[in-house]
Amino acid sequence: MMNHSNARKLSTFHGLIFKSNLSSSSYASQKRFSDKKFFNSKLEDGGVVVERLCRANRFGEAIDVLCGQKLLREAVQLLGRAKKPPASTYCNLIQVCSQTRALEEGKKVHEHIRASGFVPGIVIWNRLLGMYAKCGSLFDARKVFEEMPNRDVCSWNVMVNGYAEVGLLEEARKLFDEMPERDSYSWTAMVTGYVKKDQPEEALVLYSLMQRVPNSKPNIFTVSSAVAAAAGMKCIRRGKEIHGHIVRAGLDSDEVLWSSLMDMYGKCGCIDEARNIFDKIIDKDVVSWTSMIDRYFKSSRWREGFSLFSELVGSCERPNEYTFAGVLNACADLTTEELGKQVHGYMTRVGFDPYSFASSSLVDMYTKCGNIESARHVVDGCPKPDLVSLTSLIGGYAQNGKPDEALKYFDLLLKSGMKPDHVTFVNVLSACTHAGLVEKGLEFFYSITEKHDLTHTSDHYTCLVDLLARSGRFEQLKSVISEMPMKPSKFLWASMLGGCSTYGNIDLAEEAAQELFKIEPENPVTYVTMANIYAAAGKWEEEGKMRKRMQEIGITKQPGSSWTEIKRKRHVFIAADTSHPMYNQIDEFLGELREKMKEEGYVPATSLVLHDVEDEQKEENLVYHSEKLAVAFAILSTEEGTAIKVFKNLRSCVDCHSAIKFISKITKRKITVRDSTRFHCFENGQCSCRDYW
DNA sequence: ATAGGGTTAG
Repeated sequence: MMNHSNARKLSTFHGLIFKSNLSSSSYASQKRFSDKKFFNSKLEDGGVVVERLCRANRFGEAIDVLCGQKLLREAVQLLGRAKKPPASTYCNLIQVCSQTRALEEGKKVHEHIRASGFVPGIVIWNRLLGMYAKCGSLFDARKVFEEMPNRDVCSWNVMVNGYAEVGLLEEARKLFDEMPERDSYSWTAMVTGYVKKDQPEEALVLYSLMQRVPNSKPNIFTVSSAVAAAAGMKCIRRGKEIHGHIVRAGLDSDEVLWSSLMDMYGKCGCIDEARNIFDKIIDKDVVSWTSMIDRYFKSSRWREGFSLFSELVGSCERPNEYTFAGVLNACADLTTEELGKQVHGYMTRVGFDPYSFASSSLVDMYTKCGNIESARHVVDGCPKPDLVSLTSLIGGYAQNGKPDEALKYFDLLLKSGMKPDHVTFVNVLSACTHAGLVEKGLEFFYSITEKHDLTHTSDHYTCLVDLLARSGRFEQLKSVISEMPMKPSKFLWASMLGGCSTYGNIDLAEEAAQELFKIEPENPVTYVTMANIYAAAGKWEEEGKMRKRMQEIGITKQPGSSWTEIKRKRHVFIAADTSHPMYNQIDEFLGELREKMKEEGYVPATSLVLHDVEDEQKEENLVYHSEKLAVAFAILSTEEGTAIKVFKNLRSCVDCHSAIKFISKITKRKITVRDSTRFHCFENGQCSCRDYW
């Protein structure tokens, strides 16, 4: 989540990105090359050749032609008519099966080899092994490995690598220890396996070990994995050490290796070091660009990230789905919809793969920016929206308090044969919570284990507690907590505290707060919420104690900040902050609004402010809450009737919520406010949350 | 004629 200081640093990078000319047609036409027409015309020419070869009983060569065109199924069909194809034909066939991960076809080829009485040499055996390993069928690979007449180092390597690749590290290690001789490849396979399985320490132990063994000098692949291991440990010391090996061994002329070094420095938080390496790479490819851009974003250096993306767009390298995903995620984090839309436009012009990650990032960007219609549009326009896109959209509808829409897309997800995962259920449950559909929510909660073959996660329990707490079902909530199979998380206690605050349940609130004080004593939200609960109940003494305790520990309430985007510029407001250039106008406008609101029946919720201040002063404090400032500013800065959007870092307060309802009616504006938990859509004096949040 | 490394969400 974005905080206000990040928001401040931003403001005017929009526009700078797409200034450069978009000469993107080459990329689009390149894409179109792979379409059906092109493919079919190739088949026609080849088809004539294949037909002729078949008529001459030259099936082996016909199969080779089909293999060349990756027409695997046809090739395997022909194999049935070829009695004794040459070894090279088998070799080609297995290769294509391997490349396209076609296990079914691969098995047919293997069967044919067995039936024809052909005696494979070691190379064919190894390729068969490799084919099964590539297809992830280690069971079949192992069978081949056991029955082959002799094995060379490559056979062992393929097995070790195969096991390591699918994460069966113990099995890989057993073979690795057993094998008669090990070369660089064997060591690399193990090192890489450990890195992939998130065991960087093990990886580096092996890496050090191999350097003392003859015949196993690290090569670019090994060091590249070692660098990734250091990155995974975020250990700059080891990283620099390996960087040293690389330079000393003269391996530092490989572009991919540069790129992994850059990634390592970036992940260790040395962004400037990473940039240095990036600048030294002569042939930068998309991966190095994307990696650098993303590093900037991950360390909140938004401006530098966007400006590098802009440079990429202007260069001759083309961004790919990874790049788009990264940039869109940044737009989503910053809730900068205008910029996100520009990126979307650019993607459409250069042609992006609608089946890729980029699609789901688009959905997420629009959802987080509060434009659920556009998010839906992306999903509806996608030939086959994936699980992440649908889950994102469901979450969006949940946050907008639209359970019907959320559940509609959940149905769609099930009907298209996808398996929902635990995140999907978090969003489905949240849809029920935000709409107060308690029974339905409970039903979904139980269906997770009973119907969908998943286990309940800590997140699911948090959702359940949220569902029950927001609807005031505290008895049921207590029994859920006492019976749940894992330790309640801080999020669960925070949900419970939130519900207690709504219903003024002081006893349970204290219980939740006790737990939170243990887990995260430094979080001001707990103290403030407790103080507010006491204040609302008129328990001034307890309230004072709570505030004093905060002072003693030395923590302060996180300042509320709200922001809004006007004409591609972000304006950030902090409570009672008068530094905005239009502050006087905003103040005056809020004054006018307040009079009109009172005529319509608005009563300031003064109990929310410190009790030792006079009533009039309390009212003053409320007026300058950041979201009121942002709303007033947005109205002043846009044409009459324009819908406005405001984002807030904390949960919306009761007074602002009620005030904005009046403001929407008086000014005839549609006002969307996204607080830390959901979207509130105000129109004509009503809020989409129906005061349930 | 046989294996392998770097960037990606909800």
